[in-house]
Amino acid sequence: MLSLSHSKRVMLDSVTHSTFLPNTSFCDPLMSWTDLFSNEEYYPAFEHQTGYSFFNDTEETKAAIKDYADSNCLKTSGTKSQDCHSHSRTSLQSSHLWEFVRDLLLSPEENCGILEWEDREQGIFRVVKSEALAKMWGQRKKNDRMTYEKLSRALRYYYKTGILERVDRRLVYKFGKNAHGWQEDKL
DNA sequence: CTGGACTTTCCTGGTT
DNA sequence: GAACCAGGAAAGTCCA
Repeated sequence: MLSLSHSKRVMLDSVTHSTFLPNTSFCDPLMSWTDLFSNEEYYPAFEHQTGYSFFNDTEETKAAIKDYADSNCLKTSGTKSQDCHSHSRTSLQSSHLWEFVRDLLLSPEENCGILEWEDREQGIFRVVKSEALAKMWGQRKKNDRMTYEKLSRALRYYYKTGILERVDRRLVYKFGKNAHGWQEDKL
């Protein structure tokens, strides 16, 4: 009982097999997984309102994930230096929403099942935990009033610029012609 | 200081 | 009825 759900297990395991993630979270202690969930400063109001509810899981699961993430991040961070070169300044620090979403999609550690690829090749993805996504985006922008309603409005503006393309399904989006950096073979 | 890009906030109305 | 989706409108934030 109380073990990780299948999907979560898969998600976590995928970290081990990950072939990309060259320079995202590990290079950015500013917003690493552990920062996000162990540092109270980052979750002031959030802590009181919904706690970690966006994981909609048990305390056990939460702890398990954290342990896994901690060990994994720490372990990996030891070899990070060589990965943090050149232009890779963006990562999860990028100021643009679509880049934030993209990078979250490309890093399972930070993702935590919030976003999921629907069709990797076509760049179609689904927002699994809308509330959690909004919270994270809010963290990034230091805005604790962010909601999925507002975040999605911003995403809708991307249809106009070709960053995203419309998909006629709830919580599903698709990267458009003008979005870059998400293709598997171009990473 | 100014203008533009990119949201953020709010809202009305429609859909699942 | 809750959670989304569509966009218009207007205000706010950055940055060149």
